Amino acid sequence: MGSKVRARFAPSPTGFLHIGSLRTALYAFALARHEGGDFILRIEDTDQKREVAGSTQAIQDTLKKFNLLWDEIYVQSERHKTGIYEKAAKKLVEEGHAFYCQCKAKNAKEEGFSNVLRDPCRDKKLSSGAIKLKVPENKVLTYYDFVHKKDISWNTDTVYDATLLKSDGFPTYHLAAMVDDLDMKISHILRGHDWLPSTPIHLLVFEYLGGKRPEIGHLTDILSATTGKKLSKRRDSVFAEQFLQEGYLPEALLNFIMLLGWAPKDNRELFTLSEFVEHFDIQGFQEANPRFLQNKLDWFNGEYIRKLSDESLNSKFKIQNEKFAELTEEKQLQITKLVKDRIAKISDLENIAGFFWKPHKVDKAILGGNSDSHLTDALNIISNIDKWELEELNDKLMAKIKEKGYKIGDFFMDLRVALTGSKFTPPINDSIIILGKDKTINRLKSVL
RNA sequence: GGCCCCAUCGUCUAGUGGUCUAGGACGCUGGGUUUUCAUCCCAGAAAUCUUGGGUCCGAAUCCCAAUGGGGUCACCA
Repeated sequence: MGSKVRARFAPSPTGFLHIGSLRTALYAFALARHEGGDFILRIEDTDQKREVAGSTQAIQDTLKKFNLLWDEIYVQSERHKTGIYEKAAKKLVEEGHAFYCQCKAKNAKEEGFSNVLRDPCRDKKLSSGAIKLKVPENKVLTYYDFVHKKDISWNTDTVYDATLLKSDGFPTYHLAAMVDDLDMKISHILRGHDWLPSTPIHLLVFEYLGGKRPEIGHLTDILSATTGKKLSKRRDSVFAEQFLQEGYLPEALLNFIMLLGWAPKDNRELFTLSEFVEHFDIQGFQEANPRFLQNKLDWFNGEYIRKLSDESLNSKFKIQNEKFAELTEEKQLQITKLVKDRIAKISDLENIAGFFWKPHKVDKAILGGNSDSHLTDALNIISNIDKWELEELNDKLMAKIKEKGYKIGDFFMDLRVALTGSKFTPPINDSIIILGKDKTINRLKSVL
């Protein structure tokens, strides 16, 4: 592979890290690290209006949570102060590849589909104003896309005279990113599919700027499972931090995301970050847009939860659930063990084990027909038990069930519902031991 | 509307001209283990490979077109 691989992740600080951006970062990271190359973080903050305070830091914090650590970091607004972008733009004007423009800025979105490709100022020979790209006539522009694994081309007659330097002196993406990619010796540009349509502009800028153009690849869009449209901040939950808060583990989210847009030849699904880096293959990029299916994410998360040690699961519960954290260490660990196989997310703890700390509510309608005798016998045994131990409890309860000829399942179900208010809980006898004698007796009495 | 990308089970995908009456995973259904749920194990249903033309002895795989889906058209990134 000739020169060193250098891949960059270049977010704009306009908010929290999006799930799609996280995936882009992950792929750029793996692309670089697989070859022993560099992963570069570049903050693209050339639009002061859109910048959201604190998001530069927030993006870095989130990246760290996923262990996507960068080797170098650059901030475009800082680089802008050196005049690097302005210099590049002026060079293009001097060489006849760009021109000054003093038209009023416009927003095509607000104006509908304007098909004005050629700017009225391009031949006015102005000497100040914004700087725009002078797109040549009837020229075919081609590049090989390493994600799509094919050549993609445009005729310049469909490319508009894009703005490179705004009238406030700041560069647009079209200039800043290309100048930086060249200057930072980026070997691979990996970016979202939304950039594909403006690639001919970048091809031209690269050509005029000179130097070695990086390889370019456009990732698929992640589609919403419900709408079939690209995930959007307005409609879908898309922020990485949001998922973390809901109780998804970073490793699980990352594992899920990595398979939306990339797949290995052997169809393996479980990858830690370092395994992914090791097995990463640029040929594995997907061309079709995947859908974000939550139940697959849940499956991954369950897998990762089960791989956690009891202790580390326990500490995650403590961070996530205040009431749980107030329990004794011993009880916490006991509950953690019982719950581990039964949850998909950290936040599921409240649903499955909340009865341990919540005042319990029992809907008597879900109790069985024999519940009165079941519960009375249970209350008797539990009140008179000498050793508060699981084995003792099991034996005594089973002996009574045998003696009275109860149906085992019905008996325990009534006990379960009476104590927890739910039909779905961890093993009930284990739960009773954790709950404690007094609470158990009180709950039984209140139902009877 | 112009330009661009895409198209295999519901979903994520394997598949790069014959071994495909299409394999795996999630989900779903049934069964086993189990005092519930879950975990775990086993089995099953589920794709006329979007359609129509080619090329070829032979196509999910190559070409063309249609259809459908997605994206994009700013002095935002």
